Amino acid sequence: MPPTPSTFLNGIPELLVLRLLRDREMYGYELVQAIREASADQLTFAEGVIYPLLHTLERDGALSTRRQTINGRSRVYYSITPTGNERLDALSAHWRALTGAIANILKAPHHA
Amino acid sequence: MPPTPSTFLNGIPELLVLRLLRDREMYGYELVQAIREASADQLTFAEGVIYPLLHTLERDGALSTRRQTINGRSRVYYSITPTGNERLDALSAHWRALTGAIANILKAPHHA
DNA sequence: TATATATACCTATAATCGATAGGTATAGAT
DNA sequence: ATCTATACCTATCGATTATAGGTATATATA
Repeated sequence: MPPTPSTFLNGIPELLVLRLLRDREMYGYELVQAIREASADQLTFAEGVIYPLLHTLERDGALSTRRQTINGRSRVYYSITPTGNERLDALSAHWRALTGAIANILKAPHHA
Repeated sequence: MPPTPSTFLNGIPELLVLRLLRDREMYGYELVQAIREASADQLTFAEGVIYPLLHTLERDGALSTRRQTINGRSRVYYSITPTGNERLDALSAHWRALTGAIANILKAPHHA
């Protein structure tokens, strides 16, 4: 049986959302596409993943929101907060440590 | 709230077990410690994670087993099968593609 | 001798989180 | 008039790691 669709993806939506919002504020629908485009279609998280995540991050104080109506459509813009930046730094460091350790194991010819 | 203990770890136990067994056969208890040691304590998966995983991989034909009693203690040695090697190759390729895409996004100054 | 630790196996349950499949509503294109 | 794109939302499923148990033998220690 094949690997499940979410293999290796635990925590990735949060990492990417925080990373993208570090550059500029974005709204949910925009983030869904930005992740897909920034990864050349290698990573596609649907709205059912991103929206609940944004709500949780806002509830945790990592993001703040601003509502705006454009062309009759309502948008919710998300901005990263200082708390969110700290979280991004922590997640990034954790990510680098883990991927570094795993890369070592994958490429090592032997494991003393 | 802090990241959960399993952040970024989905699929990693399977990847590492297959990778370690590619070098030589090992038994479950040995694998638990080998993963911890090979990662310099950065990755620690308890027996409650590794044993059920080994059973699943064996059931899927990715691993084969050999029972042996040593010093009055019973061991179950696991060896990787051709199916398991194919699975390892697929997982490794998937892992490299994902981590590559994520590394790009993390380090990019802007996302056109 | 008795006890604690290490070895070696196992399972059951909880908690998290991505995947999927819905649903509402407006704008614009066919 | 219909379909697609935009833009938001929630509910439920499934897979997987985390945790906490449980059994049993060998060995080291008090």
